[in-house]
Amino acid sequence: MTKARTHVLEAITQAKEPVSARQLCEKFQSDYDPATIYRALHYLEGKDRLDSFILHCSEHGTERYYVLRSNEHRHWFHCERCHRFTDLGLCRFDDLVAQMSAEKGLAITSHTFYATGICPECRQKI
Amino acid sequence: MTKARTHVLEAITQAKEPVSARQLCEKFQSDYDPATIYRALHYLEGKDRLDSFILHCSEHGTERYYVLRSNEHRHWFHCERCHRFTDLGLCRFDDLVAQMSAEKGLAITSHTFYATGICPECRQKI
DNA sequence: TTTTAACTTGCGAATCACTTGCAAATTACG
DNA sequence: CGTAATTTGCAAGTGATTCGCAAGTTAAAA
Ligand SMILES: [Mn+2]
Ligand SMILES: [Mn+2]
Ligand SMILES: [Zn+2]
Ligand SMILES: [Zn+2]
Repeated sequence: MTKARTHVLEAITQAKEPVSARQLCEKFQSDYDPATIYRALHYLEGKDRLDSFILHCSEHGTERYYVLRSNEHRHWFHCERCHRFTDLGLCRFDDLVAQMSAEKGLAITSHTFYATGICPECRQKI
Repeated sequence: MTKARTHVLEAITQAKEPVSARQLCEKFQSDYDPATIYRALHYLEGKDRLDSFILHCSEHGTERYYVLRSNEHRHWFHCERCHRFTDLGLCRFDDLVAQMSAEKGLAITSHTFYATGICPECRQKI
């Protein structure tokens, strides 16, 4: 683990919500080149230390977000007003996914889920 | 409905799986400019005639895929070998989504789900 | 410890999927 | 028709991400 990779992994570990490559590039803009950040993310995802998903929001456009990988994966809610994520807890879709997989004879190796809307804090402010 | 918009909507109606903007640009490359295709897609999605989701695959990169919108939305499986979609049927996540929404006090207005892996046809070929 | 091979990084250019400005072409409508 | 509103093509612009390559580091061999 090089210094750049360690720093990227630490930043994602400390963040309590998914972090985009762009956010990491901003955070480390005086330390590492964006190409290095992107390469570190690929490296870490290849080593199964990170999971990622792509999400589009009006404010930030289409970006890939990264979270620590653990055995028990979780899903996220994205607020369309404040653009923060809320943890939806551990995945509860395993049974349904297994059911769909069986029905169609598919070998499902992964799934992506996220919800969007307005978070409680933003709803209050309306 | 202009001619371009009609043609785009027809193409998506006839396709029995999600269609990417790029596929439509290729299909209509002698008829319409890509900008027109993209604008037609935005128009149709704004008029609630289309739904879309973003998916990344190794072969085609990150693209937005479009399907006809109906009251009952459905979810899709994407084969990482042949890059075709399989219909997973109508959404079965409503209860779980309502549950997550209630637990966190979120106003969930939409969710995205898709699964990836290998389809039966491709599995046979191995 | 020097030698050498392997890997990592920064920088600049390139890609790729869109998006936008603007003038020309269509369409809507009084 | 005659004019206003909308749509389209073309070319240029964006923004996220990727790539080539030479320089910097690290690791392994001798
Ligand atoms: Mn899950
Ligand atoms: Mn659903
Ligand atoms: Zn919010
Ligand atoms: Zn397949």
